[in-house]
Amino acid sequence: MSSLCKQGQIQQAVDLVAEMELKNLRIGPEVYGELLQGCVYERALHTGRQIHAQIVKKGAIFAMNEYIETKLVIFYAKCDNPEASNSLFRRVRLKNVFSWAAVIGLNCRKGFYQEALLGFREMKENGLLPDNFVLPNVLKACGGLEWIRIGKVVHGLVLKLGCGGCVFVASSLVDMYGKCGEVEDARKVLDGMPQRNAVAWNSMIVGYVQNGLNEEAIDVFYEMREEGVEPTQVTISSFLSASANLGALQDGKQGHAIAVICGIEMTTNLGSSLINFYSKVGLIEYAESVFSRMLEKDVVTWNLLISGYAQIGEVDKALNMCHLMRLENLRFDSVTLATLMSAFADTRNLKLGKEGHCYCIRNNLESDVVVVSSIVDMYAKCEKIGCARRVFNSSITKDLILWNTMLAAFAELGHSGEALNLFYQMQLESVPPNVISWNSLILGFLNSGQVNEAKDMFLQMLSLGVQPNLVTWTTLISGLARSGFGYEAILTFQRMQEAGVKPNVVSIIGVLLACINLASLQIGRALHGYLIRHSLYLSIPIATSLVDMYAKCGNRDQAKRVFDMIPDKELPIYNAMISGFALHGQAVEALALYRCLKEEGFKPDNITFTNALYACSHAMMVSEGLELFVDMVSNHNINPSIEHYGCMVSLLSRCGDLDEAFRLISTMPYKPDVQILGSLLAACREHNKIELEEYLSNQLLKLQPDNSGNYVAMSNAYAAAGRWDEVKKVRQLMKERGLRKIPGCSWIQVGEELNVFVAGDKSHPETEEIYTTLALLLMEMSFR
DNA sequence: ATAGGGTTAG
Repeated sequence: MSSLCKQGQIQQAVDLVAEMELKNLRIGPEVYGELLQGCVYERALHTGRQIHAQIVKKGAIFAMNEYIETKLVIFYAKCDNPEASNSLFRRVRLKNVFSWAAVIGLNCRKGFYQEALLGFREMKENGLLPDNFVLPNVLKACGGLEWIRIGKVVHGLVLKLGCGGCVFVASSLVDMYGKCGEVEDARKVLDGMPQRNAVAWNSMIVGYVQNGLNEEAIDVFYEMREEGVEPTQVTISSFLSASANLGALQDGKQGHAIAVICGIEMTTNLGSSLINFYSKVGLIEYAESVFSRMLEKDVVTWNLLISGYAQIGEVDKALNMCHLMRLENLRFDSVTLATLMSAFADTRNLKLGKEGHCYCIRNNLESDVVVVSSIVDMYAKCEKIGCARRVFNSSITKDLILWNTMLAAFAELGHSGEALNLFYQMQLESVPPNVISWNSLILGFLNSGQVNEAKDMFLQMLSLGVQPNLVTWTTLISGLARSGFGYEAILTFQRMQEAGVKPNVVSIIGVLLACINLASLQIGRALHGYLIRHSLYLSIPIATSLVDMYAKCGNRDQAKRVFDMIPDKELPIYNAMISGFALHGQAVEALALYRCLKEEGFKPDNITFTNALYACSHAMMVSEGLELFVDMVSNHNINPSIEHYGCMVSLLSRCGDLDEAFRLISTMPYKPDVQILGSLLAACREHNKIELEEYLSNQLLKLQPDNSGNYVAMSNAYAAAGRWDEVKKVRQLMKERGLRKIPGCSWIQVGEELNVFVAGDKSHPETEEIYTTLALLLMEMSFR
């Protein structure tokens, strides 16, 4: 009977005992104990219950036997039946270490860590000392709750009891410290272990990965190899996770090879880790091949491939995988939807985004904050801020990332007041902001032109001890540059380097933008030199910014040289060069390049058309401009933006065809903005339309410019019309809003402003001041 | 005793 129990043939054992009973043989309590143990091995809940019933029938001598009572508690606990286990346990008079271990272990497995620790306390209060079986569970509970203080007390107890030498206990200590974020203590425990098995090493690797210390995880993996400990699935899985997070191609590939060499079984878990690794390092074909060779796949496996496709913008493939997943009778979970929503956000696909949102509502996935964040972000990126806000408000739980998502949405739009409210609100609701929250808040002010407020927030952030990161610096640099504070942007770039932060692509682009705003060819050249000296690869985004910088700072030849140097051009660099030609009044070259990019197989976008139309406007090429406009609408299906209309209005009014310009304005689906009214006004005096000038002048003053560029356009328009009082008013308004007097001027803008003011009333004090500043600027850039 | 996937900022 004993051997039957141990061999896992519990039913035969039960039958044998029944036969013995029929023959009236004496059966002691220990027999039932063994039967129950057999049920524990096989997790045979049903059989065990029948045995329990027989025990009860045999009366108190059996049912109240300490050994049997303990076995019953253990049996129900191991079969994950907390109700039965707990109620029996409460009735046990003599609670021993074994039954305590079973109950604590059950609570642990069920994730009831607080209950597990309460049990542990009660056990100690009853004078029982924990053993090697209880301690790992207690430590797991501490780790799960991240209760480091209790964890340390238990560590002390481990040492006092002399259990430190047990690999189970020591491994659990490593795991506990890792889960509590104390990786150094985990490492100390690992180093102090006389012998380390795979679990101990694995716990350390996992600890590092879970705390974002991926390099350390990789180092520990190689240490483990040097010690000759065979890796397990857990080892490889976690190692691949670290490699994926770092994009460490060689390490991850080696991990795959080691798994094959060591003959590690390809489980769903391991396969999923491989798919994750390969898709994160951009080898989606490898991920696909692992996927196709996996025999069993679960939701995680499918989600990973879907996420792989989503990350490279292959939304159709991702959706196709979803379809296939459904055919396999697997249900989408919150991870599937969060991944999809993020892809819809990136591709600005409102239609699919809404469908996804509906799916979440129907399937109760909106209870997951991560899903809510992805929905809010999708609506925000699709320019539906109202929907984003409603979804945000309706979420019961709000974590830091959800707050940050909403904050970023307002920041993007420059709704700095709303962003600030949210920033206070989150703190009232006990969610402390992190560096990302601060960055968004600063961006919100910069995007609304409130430069002083942005700088103030940066100082507040520093004084509260929040460390600015690379994004903070680049937000400031490009924000200052865009707001016309080019000089401060460059100073910030220097401060960033002094703070020990190395410039990256985004910061270089930002500081080149600052050169454009200062019209400083000198600093721009210096930066170009810096890039060459540090042998920074001229990536297409940087080359595009360089072309833009040279063109806008007045060196069109150098712009063309950089442009010609780049082998595999993309549309943005063509756009920058076209804009460069347009700025220099070289409409013929601009249009030639436009035809060239079409021949190269590129599809011109709305920016291409804005620049090409701008070129036509400058050169007063009416028929070419109209042709482009028609081409854009009918052949390229581009909805003309207000900028496109602006170029056309400017072109028509410069050519004196104000009637046609007005006709166009009356048909466009936008309210005329500063640029449009400005270009009409600028043309009035030259074409002798005094009444119209009066009317436009009043209309223009009613508009509230939302950025410094529009203020400049407004002041230029008034200047061109010779209306100096209005110029003064606009400049005063700018002063009140803390905006720069000469904001965002490129070389061409400087030239334009200069011409305007030279042609105007030089005796006007405002004019004099501006003239001097401009002249200095022009000298600085060695204007010929 | 240890393991795989998703959301936010320039």
